[in-house]
Amino acid sequence: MGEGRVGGSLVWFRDDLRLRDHPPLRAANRRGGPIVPVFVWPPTEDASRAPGAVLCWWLHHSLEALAGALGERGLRLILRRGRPGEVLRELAEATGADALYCSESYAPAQRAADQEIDLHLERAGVRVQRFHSNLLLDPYGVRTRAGDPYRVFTPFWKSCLQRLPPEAPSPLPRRLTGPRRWPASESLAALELLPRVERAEGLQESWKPGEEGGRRQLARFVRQHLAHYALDRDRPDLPHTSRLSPHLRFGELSPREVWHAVARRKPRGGRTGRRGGAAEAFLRQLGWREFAHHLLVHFPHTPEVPLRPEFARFPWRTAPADLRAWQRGCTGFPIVDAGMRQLWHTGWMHNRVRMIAASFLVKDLLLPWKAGADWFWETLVDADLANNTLGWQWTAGCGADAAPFFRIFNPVTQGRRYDPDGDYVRRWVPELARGATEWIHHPWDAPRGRLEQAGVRLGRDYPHPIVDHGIARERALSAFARLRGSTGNRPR
DNA sequence: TTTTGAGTTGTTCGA
DNA sequence: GTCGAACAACTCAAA
Repeated sequence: MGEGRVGGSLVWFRDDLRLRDHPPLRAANRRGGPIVPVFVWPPTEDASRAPGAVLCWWLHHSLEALAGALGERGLRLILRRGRPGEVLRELAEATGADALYCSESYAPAQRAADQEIDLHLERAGVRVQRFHSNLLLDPYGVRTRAGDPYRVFTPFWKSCLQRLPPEAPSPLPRRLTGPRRWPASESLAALELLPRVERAEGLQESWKPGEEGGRRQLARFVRQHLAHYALDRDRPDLPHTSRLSPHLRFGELSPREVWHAVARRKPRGGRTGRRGGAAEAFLRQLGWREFAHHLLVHFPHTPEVPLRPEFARFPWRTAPADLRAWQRGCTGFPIVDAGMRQLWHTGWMHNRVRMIAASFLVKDLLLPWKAGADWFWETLVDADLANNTLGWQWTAGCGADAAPFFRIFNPVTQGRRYDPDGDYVRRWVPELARGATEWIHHPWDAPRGRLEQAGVRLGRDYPHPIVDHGIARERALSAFARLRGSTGNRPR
């Protein structure tokens, strides 16, 4: 604590794998003294919450990129395996560091672990400082007048907007100083993140993990696609979504940085969409990300349990074969299957198709939303507990601001509306590639001869639909109606 | 405390 | 093909 020397700082990287606009790194750098950047790969305690293979693939490459970027500035990324509290304490002792800087986490299990880490380190004389690096606003700070957390998006976002825009992102630190002697580090290979994925080519073609990859994608989006965003973001056959989700998931981009890159871009004359234009539509999506984290923080049980308690009694089916057909993209509904196969091959699915596929699982198949959430968690390259939970509970109608129960997507109508030429289906369901556009979204209605000309025999080349949507819809409606009937509705 | 207005993303039916 | 209404009430947030 004396005036003479500043002790060293540990900068603990987790879901913030970047150097720009990185508050912990910035704080450590301001303080002066040597900086030791650390990444800790914890043992898996709960297999169901372990990151999926695709997430691990991304993490491997992102760590590689981060280590490279740090290396260019004379620092080393120290990789360790073990329980973070113990590893960090041991590293602090080994390097003489007396401060730890890191980002706040929001997943309930991690928050609990973080509290212990704080105690553990403070006892060892290490000061811990955390930052809300990966959100626009402190999720604990947004409250209704009554002091409660929000449960409805629109007022939540309105309240956020009063405190936005966020401050400008901080630039890349110019000088960084490391210790004279570096502590030992594991090799990246020793974390064994890679061998667990057997479809790396598809991923490699689709993504460039790391801060630079994220920045290039952000620039490309703003330059080429933002102008189309308001109108065409719902078209899975077109490339006008941002594809920033995995970069945000791993904190390779900060939401502040994304905000400013998008807001800077004034809509060019002429077509500014009726309601405020493309930038606003996109920033609103950042708002949903913000809202998801807000909900996770204030309702930490929601990854497991419906926010609306009556849904605990919902009569979900158990049907492993149907679940499997959905997972593999063999439901016989082309738009659903295309989405599920895109997910498997690239680790990503277009957002509109996520809604269609999710609605199909929950409402057409009456399978529990948690089963869908688990599959997305295992397969999505942008799997994020907050977003995944919000999305699935919204679809199932048991979450915040949830879709009304009678809103059941018709996979044929949705397919025709958002993939009007069938290009998306043709790309991901190649058995239908030679099919005519008029029945590409409902091949079971095609004349036998026409189907065979296109090389398709239902039940052999492509499955029969596993449910009749009309019947399934009625079944879902009555299940929801029974739930309502049994809850209340009693006269007061 | 009570009241009031509003609420991401749909579908179907009938005119 | 297009349009508007019905589908249900309920809960949230603010005045």
